[in-house]
Parts: sequence; structure tokens; C-alpha cells
Amino acid sequence: MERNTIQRRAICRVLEETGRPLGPPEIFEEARRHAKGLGIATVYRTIKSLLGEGYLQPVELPGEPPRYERAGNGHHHHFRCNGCHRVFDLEGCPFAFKQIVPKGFTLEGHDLTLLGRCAECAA
Amino acid sequence: MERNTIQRRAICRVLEETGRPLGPPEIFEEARRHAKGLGIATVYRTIKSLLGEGYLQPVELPGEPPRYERAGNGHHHHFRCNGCHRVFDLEGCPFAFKQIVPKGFTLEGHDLTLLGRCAECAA
DNA sequence: ATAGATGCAAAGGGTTTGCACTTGA
DNA sequence: TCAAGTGCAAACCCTTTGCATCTAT
Repeated sequence: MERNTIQRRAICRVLEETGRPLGPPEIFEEARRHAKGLGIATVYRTIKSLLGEGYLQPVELPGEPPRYERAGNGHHHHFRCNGCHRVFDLEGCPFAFKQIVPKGFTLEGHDLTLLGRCAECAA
Repeated sequence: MERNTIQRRAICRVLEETGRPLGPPEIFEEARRHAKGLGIATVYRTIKSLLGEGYLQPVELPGEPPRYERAGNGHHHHFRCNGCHRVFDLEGCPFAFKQIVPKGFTLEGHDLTLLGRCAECAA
């Protein structure tokens, strides 16, 4: 992936503008509007390439297919709305997870997802 | 699912004896040893049935296919070993997640997975 | 001009379903 | 006995890959 193609620009633009983690189908739908005839295979290939470049990072939520967001926002977690199923970034992680780790186990990382209703869906 | 078949007994037994969340392939492999000729479709069908009965509950970890464990152990979280990739139950959840929820959002639940090395793999 | 990128269609991998056969009650 | 349950194979869905064509440089 070295060329600056219409398809690649469209995909990056969607991810920039949306500002929240998106899955391949969502990216496909949106990017297609800026790149007529876009194929789903190109979306998958471009995501893979952008991951390799460090432009994107995967957002894996329990029980859901992977989403992707712009990399470089530091350590953070996510909130998934039970109403619209959109995913939002959360800031801060002031939790001492080590206290529930069994003896002998070594803690190397963690994944936290909060669930509920976003501001729009709570209303 | 009303009959007490060899296949069903084998599947339940594996889940009982292992005591940690298992995925369909893992269940299939083990249960096959107690039920010759067991088909993978039966594993999926039986899991679905056992979920419906409340005998099993799903364990969804980020970026991984679903596992299943016996239901009824109350609220808890999981630890996935980066060495052997097995998943263990954790006890306790003394965390105030609400403090990182944005204004206007309503918190209804959470998923927490700790990652690291189990006692065996840490050694 | 030409290697990289794309679109289409076919192939993969995991899960579900249709159907004839088997089996528990 | 006979409907629930099973095994097999085909169908599905999402993702990846092969290949001829297109295109950014």
C-alpha cells in the first residue's frame, strides 16, 4: 500500500470523520459514498494495510466482530451503547486490577468494556 | 432437548470436569472421547440447548470466539493466559467503573478481562 | 510504462440447517 | 412405537485470496 488511491482516501476519511471505532461493513457503506464501485475486499485489504502502518488499531469488544479506530490516543477503554450499538471512547483507567489476580499469576494487561446507554439513547 | 443421550452426557461431563470456559472445538475434542462418532453439529446444538436451559452461560472475550461455562457462579470476570491461552475465573469486582462514564450516559454493565500468565506458564 | 491497487468471484473457516437415520422413553 | 436427537453434507456469513484489469507515479 504505497499509492494514494481514491479508495484509500475514502476509507481514511470515514474513519477520521466518524471519530469512533467502526467495523468493516460500516466502513464499506460510508466509504462507498465517496468511492463509487468500492469493493468489500478493498476495505479489508486497506484496513490490514493501515493496521500495519500503525495508522489504525483494532478495537475488540466481547462477542462482537472487530472494529477499528485511529491509533495513537493512548491507553483507553470503550463504552458500547445497548440502544444504537455504537462504540465510544472512554478516558481514564484508575483501577487496581492486580488485586483480583490469583497468587502465582502475572498480570500483563486488561480489557475493559462498559455497557449501557449513550446520551442520545438514554433520553 | 429432553432426552438424556450419550452425546449430551459426554458434553456436560466435559464442562463439569474441566471447570473452566471451553469453546466448541475444545468441547468437541474432549466429548468425542466419551461419545464415539460425535458430530460437531451436535456440539453446537447441545450448547445452544444448554444455554436455553440456563445450565451454561457464554464467556465472551475480546477478539476470541465464544467459550461456555456452567452458569450460576455469580458475577465474576476472567483471566486469559498469554502462554497456554486457557481462561480462568476470577473472583471479586471492587471497581467503581461509573467514574469514567461520560455525562448523560447510563451505565448498565461491564466486561473485564485480565491478561497475563497463569501460575504454570509464569514459572 | 509498469508495479501496485482494485473488483469480482471463488475459496476458506467457523457455525447453522435440512434431511434421513437412530435411539431413548 | 415414534418423535426427539444425531450425523452427514450442504448452506451461510464474514473474511481472504487468485487473477485479470486498471491506475498512480
